Amino acid sequence: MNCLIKDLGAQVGNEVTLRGWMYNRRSSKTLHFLQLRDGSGVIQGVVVQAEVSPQTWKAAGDATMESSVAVTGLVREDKRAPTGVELSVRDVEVLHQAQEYPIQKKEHGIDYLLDLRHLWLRSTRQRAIMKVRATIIRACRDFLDQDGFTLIDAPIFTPNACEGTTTLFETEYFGSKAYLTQSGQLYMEAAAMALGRVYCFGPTFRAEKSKTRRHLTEFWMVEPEVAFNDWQDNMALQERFVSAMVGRVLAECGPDLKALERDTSKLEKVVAPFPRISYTEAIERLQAAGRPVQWGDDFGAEDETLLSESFDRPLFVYQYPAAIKAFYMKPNPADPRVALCNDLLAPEGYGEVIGAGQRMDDLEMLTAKIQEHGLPMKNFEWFLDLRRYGTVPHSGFGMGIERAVSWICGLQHVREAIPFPRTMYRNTP
RNA sequence: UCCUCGAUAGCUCAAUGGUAGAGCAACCGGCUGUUAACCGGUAGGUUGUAGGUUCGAAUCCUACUCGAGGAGCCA
Repeated sequence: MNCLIKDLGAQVGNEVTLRGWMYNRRSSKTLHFLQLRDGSGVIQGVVVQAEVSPQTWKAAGDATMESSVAVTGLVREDKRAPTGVELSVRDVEVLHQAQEYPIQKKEHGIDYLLDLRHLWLRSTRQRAIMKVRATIIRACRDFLDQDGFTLIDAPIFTPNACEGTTTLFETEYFGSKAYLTQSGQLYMEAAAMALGRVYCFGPTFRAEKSKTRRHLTEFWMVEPEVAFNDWQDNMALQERFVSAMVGRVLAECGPDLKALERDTSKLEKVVAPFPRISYTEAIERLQAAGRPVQWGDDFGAEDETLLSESFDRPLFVYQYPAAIKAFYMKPNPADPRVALCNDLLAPEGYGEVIGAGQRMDDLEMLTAKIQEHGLPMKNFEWFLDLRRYGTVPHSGFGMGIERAVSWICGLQHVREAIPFPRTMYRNTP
């Protein structure tokens, strides 16, 4: 009977066939310990020379690392096994004898591993990250779907910069130019006026020459947008969203977080309410700590880390200066120098995982902003229509999936948080 | 784009101007419970590329290539 390794606990006493790969082998004269993996888990198969045919003994001894195999044997409880079960092997069939495998059980450099990303994904650690990533995505979708949101897919080809500041990937589009999207947000604003509560989930592209552990040129973003939500409703939504996401990972990914040696006590503290400080208060805190920042500056990575270190859960920083935020952010009517926006800074130095804001809902002010930023008015007529036909206060946010994965998994680089990372100097494999 | 650092065996690294080495992987052998198994042996090199200094360069100098970390920008 074919069986998955993760289901073997219920098969004690039965003979099963596992199909997978030889992860490692340790041998002595009359014993082989086969470490077998099938994508669902890892189990040790014990081959005793006296108990198997000469053919099986030879196959077990000759199978190279990462050879594909079908292994048949008796499932047996064993206290020495990490998962409590082992396989007493009766038969080993080598489906494909692998060539010398380039990834060893010792440490490797990041560059070497990224060149071998297609094989690196087979490792225990990378598998755990991908499981957590999938759970995070599922948690985001389930939360929004159950909260009355409608999934709306935004276009990838766009006629212009959404935010007008960042560098976009340009592509030829039947004789004219198009750009790969850097955000679905403007389209979500249109959709929110049609369906009330909407979100998009898709890839996003930034051609900035950023070379840091927090940047990719292609990454995934979830962007909810809600009609009639003001900036404070928006923060309340983010708070529920993020705590639900972390709670789901804790509930469903225990073994994966353990494989990643993640300190889960830090994640267990991620429950609402999250602390909220204004940009102005943040500047005061940084200045008191000796940082050379002035009101009007944007924060660097070090500043964000310093701010978040005072708290044991994600930190909202709200009402940044309008001058350093995107053109579509609504200014605070009581103090137009600042926008009704917020960032969410993850704990433990992981920095900005969410950028959020209430949108400019006034036709005249938005028109002026687009002109101020030197953006082509023609391309934004449709966006201005949203302010001509029943404009309402509305808010939304964008969360970078890879940054969330990095934080929750405790990774050093966002490159590990995506199956096939695209960075400034790498678009292979 | 800027700053810093790096490139030596398949991999991870040592060798600070004087005979290029270790661990792992591979291959051969040993070992009856291994957990990155262990023990012994064999083989493995145009020291990123091009030039320069020197009796002599992996080592010092110049340029280039590729990469890493950071800055800016952002999620």
